[in-house]
Amino acid sequence: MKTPTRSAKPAVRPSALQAESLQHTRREHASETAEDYVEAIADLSASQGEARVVDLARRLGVTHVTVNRTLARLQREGYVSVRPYRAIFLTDSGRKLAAECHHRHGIVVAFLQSLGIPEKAAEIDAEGIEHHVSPVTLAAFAKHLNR
Amino acid sequence: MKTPTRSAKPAVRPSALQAESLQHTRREHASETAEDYVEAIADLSASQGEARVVDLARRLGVTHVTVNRTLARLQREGYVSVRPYRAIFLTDSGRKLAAECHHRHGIVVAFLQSLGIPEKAAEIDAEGIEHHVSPVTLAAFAKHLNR
DNA sequence: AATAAAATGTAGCTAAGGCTACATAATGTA
DNA sequence: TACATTATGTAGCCTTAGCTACATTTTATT
Ligand SMILES: [Mn+2]
Ligand SMILES: [Mn+2]
Ligand SMILES: [Mn+2]
Ligand SMILES: [Mn+2]
Repeated sequence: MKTPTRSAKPAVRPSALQAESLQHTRREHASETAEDYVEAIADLSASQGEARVVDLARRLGVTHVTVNRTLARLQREGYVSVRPYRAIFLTDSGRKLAAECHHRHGIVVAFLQSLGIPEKAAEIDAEGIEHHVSPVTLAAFAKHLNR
Repeated sequence: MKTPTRSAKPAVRPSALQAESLQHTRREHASETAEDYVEAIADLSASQGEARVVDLARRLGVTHVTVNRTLARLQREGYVSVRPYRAIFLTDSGRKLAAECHHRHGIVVAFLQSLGIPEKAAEIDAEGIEHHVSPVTLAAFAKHLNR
């Protein structure tokens, strides 16, 4: 098996910490879809008056089939309220999540731009980065902005 | 249907850009597992002399079953070479990817720490953020570091 | 009102990536 | 060497999240 445990020089990163970090990241991935959806629904509701399946599909870059199935899950999880052939509405919990994500998204984009990254690149990177920014890191980004 | 197209005020973010960003992020998620695996394999090979399935499982925070199936995919994709009951080896392509990821990981962690984020939090956030940092953003992080 | 078009829904497929339970191989120890 | 332990492998399950093809409902246009 090869188990140096004590004899070998310590691993670059302790396994326990990396395992913890990776599990943390996987948990974030699980909520990532929900976050992007509620944010898009809030955006569309504000700009178009209502959010429809086709609009979401276009906005999210997936087919309407994928949107439908995901909405069913989000309803099950209490973020949205969906009725057949009707517009999609956020629940209180969904609205709250959307507001948090919108706020965080804005800070991440502004922070990247403040480092000299062009808007489009900042927007693209932020879309992935945002979901892995902890409150501590978000605060550091915000602080760096009003400096 | 509700199709204001021209009449309504422009969406907060253009749908096309957001769709593009989200598709980009989904593509990054697809390579994320490969990146974390080859990095862990390189680390273990360096510190332990070889990388075994159990070590990877502990390091990655998953069961050995998950490791096994993922290794089969990574072999199919040409990143590792695996033989039953033997240690796991990186191919040239795997070693190259591992080096890139290791380099990027280090910069992201150092950058977060330079903003005052404590080491453990920096390590946790970096594990998720790293996969969404484009070359442009990585360069900006590095530049900010040697300032 | 009839018809055409668009939106929405559903059936069923794929792949990744988790898991438990169990089987087999390799290794360490009495 | 025999036996126990550890490591590895495999069968089969689940969920998420993508898709195409097709059915149904709603909406827009004659
Ligand atoms: Mn996002
Ligand atoms: Mn976002
Ligand atoms: Mn990672
Ligand atoms: Mn890493």
